[in-house]
Amino acid sequence: MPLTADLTRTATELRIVLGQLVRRLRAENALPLHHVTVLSRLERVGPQTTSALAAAERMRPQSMAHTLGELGKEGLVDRRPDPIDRRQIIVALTDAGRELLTRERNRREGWLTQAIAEQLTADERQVLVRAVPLLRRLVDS
Amino acid sequence: MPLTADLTRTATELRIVLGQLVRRLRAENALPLHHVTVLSRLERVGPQTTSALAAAERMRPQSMAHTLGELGKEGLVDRRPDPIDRRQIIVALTDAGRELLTRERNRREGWLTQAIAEQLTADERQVLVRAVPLLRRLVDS
DNA sequence: TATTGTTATACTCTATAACTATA
DNA sequence: TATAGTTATAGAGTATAACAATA
Repeated sequence: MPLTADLTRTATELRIVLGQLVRRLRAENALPLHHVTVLSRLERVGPQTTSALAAAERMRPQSMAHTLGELGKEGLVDRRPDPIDRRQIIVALTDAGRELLTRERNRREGWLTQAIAEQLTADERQVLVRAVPLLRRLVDS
Repeated sequence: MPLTADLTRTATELRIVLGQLVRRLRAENALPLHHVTVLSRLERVGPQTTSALAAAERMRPQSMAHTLGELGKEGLVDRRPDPIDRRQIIVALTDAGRELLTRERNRREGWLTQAIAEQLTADERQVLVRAVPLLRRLVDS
């Protein structure tokens, strides 16, 4: 019984601090947060279909299509049909997208990286590193 | 040098999983997430001014006023001027708000609490418990 | 004049429903 | 018919600017 009570409290505190972190990240802005998310995934994993991107972000394909539409209009991604199955659209970073991502990373992700470096001790950073895959497991549950 | 690279990677992974968690929380919905946030703070801390609520959530007072307007229209919070300084508005939970919060907690926060209970070992839960105040420190930095 | 709060407006982010095109 | 994608629409969530009221 006290276990459950503690867990509920942890859940509440986690939810609250998540919201605050997202707002903080947005404030350290320049680019919309979901744009950076998609661009950086394309950089790490390479060209992807709309569906694959949506699944990776746990987002509806329609939402991802909308985001990709915005990125395409800005010339940051390039979309072309898969030559084999022309229903599928392969999304890839353009040079402009790659450049922007690099510049942007030095700002926004810069803030979070810097905060982790400056505000936490080495031991505390280890706690954070171990916590991230646990959060991922919660998302996937 | 490898330290900074690792930190950047941790920051990126953290940002990504944050977004996913927020979407998941929203999906386990019923109530808008920011409504729950404000209601549960009022329950924990008691009646508050608009400014105090905004500061606590690291949000603009205007945004908080907007949220409070919605909550007020739904009869979940009660707003009345401070008798001493009538510029200040004291916001308090109504009975309806308190009831709704209890019902809601059994759903949404229910999901997160349950996921923490079922998906994590006792040791892993401890990592999470220790990580939350670290995240808070990052927000405040 | 300074502080507290609100309203108007717009932008970010995501979802549902309805549609098109290819398989 | 099933699958991949998009468009239209709406709602959640937050910010900036302009304003009103009280101190």
